[in-house]
Amino acid sequence: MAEIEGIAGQEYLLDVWLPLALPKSLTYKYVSNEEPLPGMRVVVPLKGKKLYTGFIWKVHSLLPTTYEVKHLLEVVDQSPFLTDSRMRYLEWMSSYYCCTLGEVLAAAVPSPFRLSSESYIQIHPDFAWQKEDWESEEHWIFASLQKNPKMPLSELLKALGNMSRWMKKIRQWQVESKILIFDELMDRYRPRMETFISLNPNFRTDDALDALFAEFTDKPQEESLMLKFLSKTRFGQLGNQGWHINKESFPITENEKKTLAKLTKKGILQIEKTKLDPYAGLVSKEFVRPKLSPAQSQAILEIEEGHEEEKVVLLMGVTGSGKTEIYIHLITNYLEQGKQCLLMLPEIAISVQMVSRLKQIFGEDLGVYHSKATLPERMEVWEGVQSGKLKLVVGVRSSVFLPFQNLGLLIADEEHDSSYKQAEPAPRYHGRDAGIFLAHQHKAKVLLGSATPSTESYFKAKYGKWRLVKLLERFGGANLPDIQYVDMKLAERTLQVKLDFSTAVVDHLAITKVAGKQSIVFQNRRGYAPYMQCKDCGWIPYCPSCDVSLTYHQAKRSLNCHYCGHQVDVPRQCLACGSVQLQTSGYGTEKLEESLMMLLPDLRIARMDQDTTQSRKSFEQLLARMRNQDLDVLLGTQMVTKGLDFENVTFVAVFDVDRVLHYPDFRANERTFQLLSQISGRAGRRQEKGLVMIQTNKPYHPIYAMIAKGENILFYEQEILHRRDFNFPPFAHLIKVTSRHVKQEITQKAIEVLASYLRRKLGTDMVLGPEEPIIARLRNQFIFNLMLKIPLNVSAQKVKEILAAELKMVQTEKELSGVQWIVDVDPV
DNA sequence: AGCACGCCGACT
DNA sequence: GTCGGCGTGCTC
Repeated sequence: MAEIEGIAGQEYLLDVWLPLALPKSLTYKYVSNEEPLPGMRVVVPLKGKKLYTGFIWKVHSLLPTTYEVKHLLEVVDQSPFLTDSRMRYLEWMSSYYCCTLGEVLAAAVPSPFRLSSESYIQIHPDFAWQKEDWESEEHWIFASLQKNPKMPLSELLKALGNMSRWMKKIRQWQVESKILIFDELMDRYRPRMETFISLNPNFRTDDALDALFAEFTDKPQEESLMLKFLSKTRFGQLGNQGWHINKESFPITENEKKTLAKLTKKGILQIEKTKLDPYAGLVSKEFVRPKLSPAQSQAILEIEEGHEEEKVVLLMGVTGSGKTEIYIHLITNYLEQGKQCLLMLPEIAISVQMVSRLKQIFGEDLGVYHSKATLPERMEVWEGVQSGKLKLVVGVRSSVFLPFQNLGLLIADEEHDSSYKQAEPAPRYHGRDAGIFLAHQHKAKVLLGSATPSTESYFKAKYGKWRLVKLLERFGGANLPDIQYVDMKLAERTLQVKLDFSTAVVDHLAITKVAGKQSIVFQNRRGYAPYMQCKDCGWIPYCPSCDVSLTYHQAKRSLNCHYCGHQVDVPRQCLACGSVQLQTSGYGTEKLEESLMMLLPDLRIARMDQDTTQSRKSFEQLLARMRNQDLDVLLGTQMVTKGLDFENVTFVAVFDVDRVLHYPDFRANERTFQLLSQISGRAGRRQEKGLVMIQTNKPYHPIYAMIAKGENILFYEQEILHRRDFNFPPFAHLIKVTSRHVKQEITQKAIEVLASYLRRKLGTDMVLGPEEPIIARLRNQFIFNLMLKIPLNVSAQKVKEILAAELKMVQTEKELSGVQWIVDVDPV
């Protein structure tokens, strides 16, 4: 290309993936003497407008004929940013979870590594621009830069046309320090810097120093500061410390500051800023391993045995059996071998309790990676992991994207927890499963832990290729709690109900308080009441954009949609008939709090749910009040069941569990079992025997008996039989396909067409539905679901390919082209 | 993801 | 008659 002045070399064609939901890679050309490599980042123009950071996936020489190929602007990296194995990992994720590579890249690469939105250009402050130096166009550029000190680079390039040519020029000016290019992101993310004061190398000899001090005769302040500097560095008591000192450890007065400025101006002392390396001082050291019970030691032996056989190990340890000690023990082993470890937890479990416990042991060797961390905090962990200096990360599901160098051990604690599965946006990946793939790539060992594993994991560990290790004894011989079911129908008949609490529960809350102990009350529904209803005509306020009733919030005096966030004031009268007889119906945590305060006015009661824990601080305050026994009853949603460990709690009440059990889903049994087991685990740690009371209308459901008797294994064995009878996981793979559109008929038609195409290709057995979900409209969009149930003897990958092809077919139909599709592999 | 192009309501 | 709503389609 002759028009590109000053560039010689070979022309390369590059297939580039952008971190966007584009259906395919885009091809750009690049002329250079240096061969670009897959995995390097590039800056590319898109639609002649924006600049994006893309990732080279393939380098070739096939010139596309159907469109004009653009030049990319620059290759960012000297060596690949993505290693070959990371590229294979991301490819696996996109194909396994049926999404584009762009979507995976968007999730996998933190924004500071991407030149996102805008880069700005300005004249370098040290460059004295003189207009005579330049030909006309360049003059124009510098004149406009002088007028606008914060010019978006893309805007400038757009105005100039011929982006590649000018980009080269601009890069050249950048190298020559004539201009500065800075990124908007630098405002959001600035690496932590360290400032050093150092002596100019020219003075680092005895002769030079003597000469220097000779000049200080009439400048006593400069002399004394220099002496102070030298006594803290080269000639300090602490031995040879070199010629520089961290500004932090060189405190000076206001006066000395001025003197320092003079000395630096003279070029005697120099001020240098360097990026702080928080992991610089980390060296492998010995950690103190926690003391283990015989059962724990035995479990470790079995885990190591499983790992030697290259198996994924599932550690099934009841609450309080001390899984954490086992994790710490194993992690310590790997750290001492210089390997990296990842301990994954569900978001909620990364509470202060867990992290501070681990911090005590691993200190600075521990990096914490979770969604509430700031970008600099996350970047610090990222860079620590990439440099290999950081050896241990505790993180949520997204930590499977960290660039591990030599992962030795991956632990997924609470492996059954559904928050490991990303729902929105794509990639809809499972942290545990992605973690297993990642670990296999690194030839690292995998340990899954749970008191109540998913049925799939239990099955694989007991009957499949994995290894099952059981730890069913509570640490320190703590007792399992008594579990009692309160038959609410019977209680009502015998007038043993007050404000929908059974008197048994109310009495026990009072008794527990008298005994100096604490209680937890669980209700899986926030707000005051799930809906309002007109007493006269039966009208119920609904969300205008979703197919759900609005939840009444007493404190806010509002009706809220828990799906889209819509909020309105409580109507004074029925909007259908005008009656003022509007009643609330059902029970949320807010109403229960009110009821309990009425029933037990002497007890200190607090509520813990999304509404009372908006900030991290309020969450921690509630925890602290509970721990300081400043509370008698903690009432809340799921939040009170996970990751919280209060020693003084001996009584737990479950307000209503029937709704969980009767949820129409093949996992309803499992979820109920897990929920109640988790809740039971909250009662009676240590020597105290706890009591759990569960209010239900159906106390005779077989699963309740199993939970009460602690028959965990029996539960799983029976659940496996159910799953086998109905061909649910682990006996099949599931893929959920959702269509979404503003018009109900189009939504339905689209999914019916897809279903018919799929049945034609896959037969009728694998395709279930389509079916309208319970909540048929969300945020003004109608929804339909289709489930693919793939038997184990059929290749799920093949089915995914067929699904993708048939979806494409549906999308080509004009009427249905506007339908949005969501493919969820292994839905939870 | 953005962003431009393209057809139907309340305004000078 | 126009300005602008966001539905739809494309990006190398």
